Amino acid sequence: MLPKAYAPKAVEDRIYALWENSGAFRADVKSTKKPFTIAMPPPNATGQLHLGHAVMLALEDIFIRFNRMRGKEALWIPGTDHAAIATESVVIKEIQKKEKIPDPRAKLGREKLVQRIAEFVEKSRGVIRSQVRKMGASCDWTRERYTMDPMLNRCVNEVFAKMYKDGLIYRAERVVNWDTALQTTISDDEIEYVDQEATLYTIEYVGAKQTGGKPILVSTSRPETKLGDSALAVHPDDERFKHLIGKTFDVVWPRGQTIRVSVIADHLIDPAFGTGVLGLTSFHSKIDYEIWQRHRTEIPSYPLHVIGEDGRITDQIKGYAGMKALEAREAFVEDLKKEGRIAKEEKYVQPLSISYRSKKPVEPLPKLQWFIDVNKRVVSYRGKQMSLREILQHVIRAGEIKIIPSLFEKTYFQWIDHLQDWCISRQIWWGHRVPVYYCSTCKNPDGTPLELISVSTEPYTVHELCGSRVEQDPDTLDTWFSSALWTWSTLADPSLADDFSLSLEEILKRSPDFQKFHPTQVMETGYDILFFWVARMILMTTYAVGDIPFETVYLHGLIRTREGKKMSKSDPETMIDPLDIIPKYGADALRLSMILGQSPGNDSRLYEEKIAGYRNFVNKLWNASRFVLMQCDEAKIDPKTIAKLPDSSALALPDRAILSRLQSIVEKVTKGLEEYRLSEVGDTLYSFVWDDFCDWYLELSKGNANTAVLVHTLRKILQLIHPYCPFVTEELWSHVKPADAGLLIARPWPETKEALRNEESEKQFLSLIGVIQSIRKLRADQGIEPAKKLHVVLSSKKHAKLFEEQREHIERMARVEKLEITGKKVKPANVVSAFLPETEVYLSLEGLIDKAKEIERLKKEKDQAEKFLHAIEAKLQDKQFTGNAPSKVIEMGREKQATTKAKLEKIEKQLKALS
RNA sequence: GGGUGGUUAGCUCAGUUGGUCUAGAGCGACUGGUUUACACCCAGUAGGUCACAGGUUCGACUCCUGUACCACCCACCA
Repeated sequence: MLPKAYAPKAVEDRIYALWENSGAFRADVKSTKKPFTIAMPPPNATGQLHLGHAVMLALEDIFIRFNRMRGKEALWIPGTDHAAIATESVVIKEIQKKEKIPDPRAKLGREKLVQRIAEFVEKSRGVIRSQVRKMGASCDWTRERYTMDPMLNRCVNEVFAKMYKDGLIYRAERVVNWDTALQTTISDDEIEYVDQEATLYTIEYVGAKQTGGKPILVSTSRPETKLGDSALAVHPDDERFKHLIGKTFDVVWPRGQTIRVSVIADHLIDPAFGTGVLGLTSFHSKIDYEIWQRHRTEIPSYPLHVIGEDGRITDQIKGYAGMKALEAREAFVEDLKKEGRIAKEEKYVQPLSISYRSKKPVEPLPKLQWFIDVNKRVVSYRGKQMSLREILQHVIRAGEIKIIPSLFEKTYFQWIDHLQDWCISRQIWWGHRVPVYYCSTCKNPDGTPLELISVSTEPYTVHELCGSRVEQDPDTLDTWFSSALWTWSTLADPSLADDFSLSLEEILKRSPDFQKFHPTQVMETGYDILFFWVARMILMTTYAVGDIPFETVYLHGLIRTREGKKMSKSDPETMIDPLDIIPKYGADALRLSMILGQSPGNDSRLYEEKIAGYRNFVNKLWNASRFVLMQCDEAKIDPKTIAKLPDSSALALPDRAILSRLQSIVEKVTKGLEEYRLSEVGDTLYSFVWDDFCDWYLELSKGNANTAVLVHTLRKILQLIHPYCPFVTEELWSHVKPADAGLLIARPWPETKEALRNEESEKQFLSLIGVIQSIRKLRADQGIEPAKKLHVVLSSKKHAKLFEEQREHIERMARVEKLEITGKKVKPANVVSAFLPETEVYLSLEGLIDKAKEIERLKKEKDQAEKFLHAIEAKLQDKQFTGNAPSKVIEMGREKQATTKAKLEKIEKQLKALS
């Protein structure tokens, strides 16, 4: 016998082991079944499983389990990401704190530090693995991958080499986003903007004496950067400054810094902003750098580097060198004030760029970096020459990839429109090292060291042509470069990683998994990494493999706190840790609470009561199964032996009705899951189980259960809910499954049986329910205690026979002692009444009726009915309506009119009788 | 500055191409109930002019326009 309440803790780990040992998670590459593949978004190898992962795992597990049961060869590849910057900074901080080493990079050196990080990651990955299991994720652990695996590393190198050869990867000096805290560049997408109150200073840049007229004023929010200017820019048509264009001035700043600036004209300058003159800070602003590049020949003096990588003023700047940028700003402004050169100070709100990683301000600095060109039209995709940007647009426009919810397509296109070349090199040590080597003697025509590419992981030290030493580029690649290959680098045969005689194309050709399982079917992830990751997978995969990485993108929303705030580590009170929840409520309940009542792309709130609510549902399912088993025991029938349903003519009404209803549910659930409408399907199952199955069917079955139908229906329910609640359903399945059936996870998906559909029975069932409900309601309205037995008269021409057949049910469920059923009109006195379509219900209590209460209730009901009738009649009399509305709608209106009219008449009659 | 989404019962949210919606669910509230599947339960009740203002339509929670408030994303006005 099953225990009274479901205890997930006692079940889940055992069931998971059962699944895993059964081989059910493993996909067979030789199978002839159609593939269904998901590449699991790899959690960062640093951390702990959080709700973001939990919702991802729950959704993907539902997709996978459903498709596995439907007969697809389902493959779900798990893995972890080395998470370059995030991991390196975590480990460095740990070393700083625990070992009191202020600069671990300097102290340990590259090799040792990388070793330390690798050790840390190895530990962390083990934690992640066990946490993924706790959620019930049915992924193929035999194919687990890690972004730093040799094969994945090989893929990174191969793609880099290919792009380099195609001229899509290039090295150039550009103003990039420099994270002064982490000492590395970051990409444009890794920048966040925070509104900040700033001061716009208007500085007297060039005195009136020098111009021979008015002084030149410049507005800036970063005065300190002006210390290294080499030009002033104005709009070419700005009459105020036309006479200055082409002139050169010497500017002496406080503390002795002297610069020579030339006045240039550029269309980008907005004459209306500030003074209309821009101090061109070439090295500390992307736009200034661009303008400088355009006008370099007109600007004789070379701009200065004002701020260094450490965020301090460089020693090129007299008087302020060594100060932090902000300190220098204050000092400089103070000095200018003393000289009377601050003409204006205005407060305004300015978006400040901060690093997504370190949350510290980003310093734009000119640096020699590696970039991916998104505009060069050298990529052949589906037989057409396109740029990477164009392919990104094409695959969505052409419908090769579908995004759910579709409104994110708009965001996606907008992002592409703004897309600039992607800076892929990072100045950190943890990650895939740029596979470029520089020859110490050979030079390019422009004098830069000769670049040599090597995809091999073996040491490459000597240039084979000249015999000189070669040195590898010290930088590593953006994490997203390797994760962009994830859908297919994980499918490449790992045993080929060291065979350098093979090209990437050949490797893929010889990788059975890739041939069978790529492209993948769904990419499911949070909308917050649509640009970081999803778009980049599309970009890199279409380029490298010539095909899409996935057919459908399903984006889930963020899980927020009860108050709608983001959960954050810094505020542990608000955090819900899946690992606390699972032992308490079970993984199934957690899964339901994150999926039901949500829609893709929208954030949702999660809190304990919600989870408890779904725990209750899981428990309900548990107890319904207990009930079924008890019925079977009574009948001395083993549920495991029940194989066939009796002929439908031999079935009672509730049996026919529930079987019929089940068919619609199977159909609805199947279709809904095919279309990724998980929340809706979940709700459907929830109410089918609780309302239809438990509250009505099981209750009606008490005492006269048809065990075959009970067991059949329960089995189907367990199958249908299994993708949502794998643990509890698998456990229950073991008690009710057919004798020859294996695990539920491997069970085929239920199919609809048209022969079991029976609309008439469902309608009759509803009439029966209606009668029981209305008797219960009358009793409650009258305040009659439940123990009190009732005398009820049912009058229904249409249903008299039906009610007679179901007499026992009505008597028991509504607690009726004396039940009269008649097909004739009746005129009982001293009763309370309810009027259903085709049926009148009278409850008599011999003088106990509270007349006033009943009259009041009837009047209220009459009011309502009258209002409704008026509305409907007005509609039906409106020729516009009858002329335009479809006949179905009109017919429905007529029906409603008739039933309401009939009801109203009865209410009136009853009112008269009472008064 | 550009864009997107939201605004439906006290709370959290569903509502599929406009008409079986006289707008639903869960939680909470209230009334009553220990009838051996389940108190992690059962029976029942109350509670909404679907943010606001216009428009389209025979008909709008659903489509269009505008307003307000709340989120979010993007952005090289120094």
